Amino acid sequence: MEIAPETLDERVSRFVEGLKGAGVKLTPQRLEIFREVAKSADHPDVETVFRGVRKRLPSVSLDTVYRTLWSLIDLGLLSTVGHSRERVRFDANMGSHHHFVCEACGVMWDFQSDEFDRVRVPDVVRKLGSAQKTQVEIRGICTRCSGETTSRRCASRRKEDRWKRRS
Amino acid sequence: MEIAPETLDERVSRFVEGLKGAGVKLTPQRLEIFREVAKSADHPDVETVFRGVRKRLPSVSLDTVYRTLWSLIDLGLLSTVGHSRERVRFDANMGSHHHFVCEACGVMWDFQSDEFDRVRVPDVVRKLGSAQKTQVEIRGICTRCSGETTSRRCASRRKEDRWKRRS
DNA sequence: GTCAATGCAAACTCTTTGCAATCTG
DNA sequence: CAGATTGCAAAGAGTTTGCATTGAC
Repeated sequence: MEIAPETLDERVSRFVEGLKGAGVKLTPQRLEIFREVAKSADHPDVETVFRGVRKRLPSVSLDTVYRTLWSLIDLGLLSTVGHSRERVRFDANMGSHHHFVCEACGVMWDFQSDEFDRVRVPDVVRKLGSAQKTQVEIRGICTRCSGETTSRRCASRRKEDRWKRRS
Repeated sequence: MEIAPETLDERVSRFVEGLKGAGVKLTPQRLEIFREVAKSADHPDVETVFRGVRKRLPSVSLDTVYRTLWSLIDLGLLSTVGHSRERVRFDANMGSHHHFVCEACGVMWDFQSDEFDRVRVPDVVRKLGSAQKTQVEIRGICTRCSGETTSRRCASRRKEDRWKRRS
């Protein structure tokens, strides 16, 4: 589950430089929270990060973990896996398909692609387990949002609202 | 945003058959909730489904929407987009990579694949918008979980726990 | 020393559950 | 008619926020 020590060191130095570059303070909490995410090959959730950090920093609070994770993401030093802060969405298309997601308005379209479907499961993955389903997600900006940069950008604003609700 | 009428009809009949086959009652709520998901090309979240259904069934309650969506998923008549009921997870690997996720224990491994990276963005998607990031997610069962079907299946059980927490 | 960052506790939102009334097959 | 399903209201999780205190630069 743990990552190679040299990779971790590399990540940590990039992190320290990243904070410095952004003029953000390097606190023990931030360092440990980052290390907790960076050291695992799996991708921890908030609770897991909290438990891990608390082993070394028993006084750390859960809300600091939340705040720190989101701000490191804003700084581009971490990312979320999958759909970030978005809500669960439902899909009635039970056939094989892929998704295009607009980062601005959150709209999500299905698409099919023989080219992607033809790629066979890499050997590295075969070693990890048996694959059942392969799904591609392409993220970008939809034509509607990129065309709205001038006057009303109602669709783009929709994203801000969604984030505001939680941050 | 809406799907072709014939596709919707087809989905609805498969849904009705699906319920019948499973010996589950067809209530107006279930039908409308399913239709609300099935009719949109985008993928609605709980709140959106609720608002849509309420237009035709003003007395529907939010908890029925939740219960119905999850049970339709259990019946295999709907699916969730992305990471279903799982929590947000964090990733310190800021380079381009893809994910293998174990459906049983939830473990998630990074992998790289030139083959996937070489596939160019399909034309259908270019029409939808500008692509920024392409990420492949392969779901399956990891070797650890598939090897544990006999005695202790601690890793597999971990998933049940996670689901129990919410259902 | 200054201003950002933290910890605490309370507030909020989203989601789930218990139970009586209702409706489907 | 019997048992599943619904609506209501209240409980439960997870997440966020306000504010006084602490700590990094």
